[in-house]
Amino acid sequence: MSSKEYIKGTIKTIVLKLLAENSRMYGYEISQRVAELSDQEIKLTYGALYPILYKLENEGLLSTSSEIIDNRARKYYSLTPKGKEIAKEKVSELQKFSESLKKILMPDPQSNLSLEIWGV
Amino acid sequence: MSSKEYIKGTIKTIVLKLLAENSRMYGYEISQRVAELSDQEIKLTYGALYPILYKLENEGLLSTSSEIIDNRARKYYSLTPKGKEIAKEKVSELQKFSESLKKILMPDPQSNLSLEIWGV
DNA sequence: ATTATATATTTAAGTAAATTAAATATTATG
DNA sequence: CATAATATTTAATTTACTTAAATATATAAT
Repeated sequence: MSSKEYIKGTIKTIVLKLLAENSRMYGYEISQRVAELSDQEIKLTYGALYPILYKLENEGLLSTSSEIIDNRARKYYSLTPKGKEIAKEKVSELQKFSESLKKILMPDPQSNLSLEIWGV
Repeated sequence: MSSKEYIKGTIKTIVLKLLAENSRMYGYEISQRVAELSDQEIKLTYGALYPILYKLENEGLLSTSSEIIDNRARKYYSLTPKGKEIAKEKVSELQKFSESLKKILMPDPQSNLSLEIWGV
């Protein structure tokens, strides 16, 4: 992925967003879902994902329940009421940031960069 | 700014993008322009901006020329040919990332979050 | 049999990137 | 005279992420 450097700061919000739409998910599942939704563009590394899950649990935003599925341990995460609140805030903030970024990255019709795009 | 945490990783690309559209800019000007273009949403701190400018210069992506304007030192930065290439790449990568992010953040029509938005 | 791939979690060490904050200096405004 | 605005520099700290290795089971391929 070339997008690797841009994920910084967004992982927590992405996790909260997915959990806002799925009553419970486990770490591995979250990572797969992000890859799927982004057409393999965005991949959460486990070294980043799991520590964030623990942190969110410690902050009271997530609750967990461990189960054994097919002899394998699986730890499900769910949003707490507080987590639902924060998820809404964070997602809306990130959407706003994304819009602002778009304004900056929009091709300026005066520039050489955008003239090239139009083949001029 | 609430968007503070999301800027991580994007500053270098933002700087390259502005310099791709303006033949020369100085640090302070870049910071003001970003704030202006983003309606004050995105603010580059100087502690982040200037070290990135030095780094880009060291990597051969920027060239500089210092001038004294109104008795104040001012250091102009311009893209080198290599800088122009990299700017194109980086901007396109960030746009791609932004699109992927949008897919993930898009309200899932099945979710409680989006039902709430629609007042259901 | 055994090798590889997929599932699933944990965590330590190292690095990179940004925040915060202070220093410096001039001009313009109230 | 104080404050705000312009303009750059840089050190100390903090945070966040990458890389990598460890652990364990199931399934598919050779």
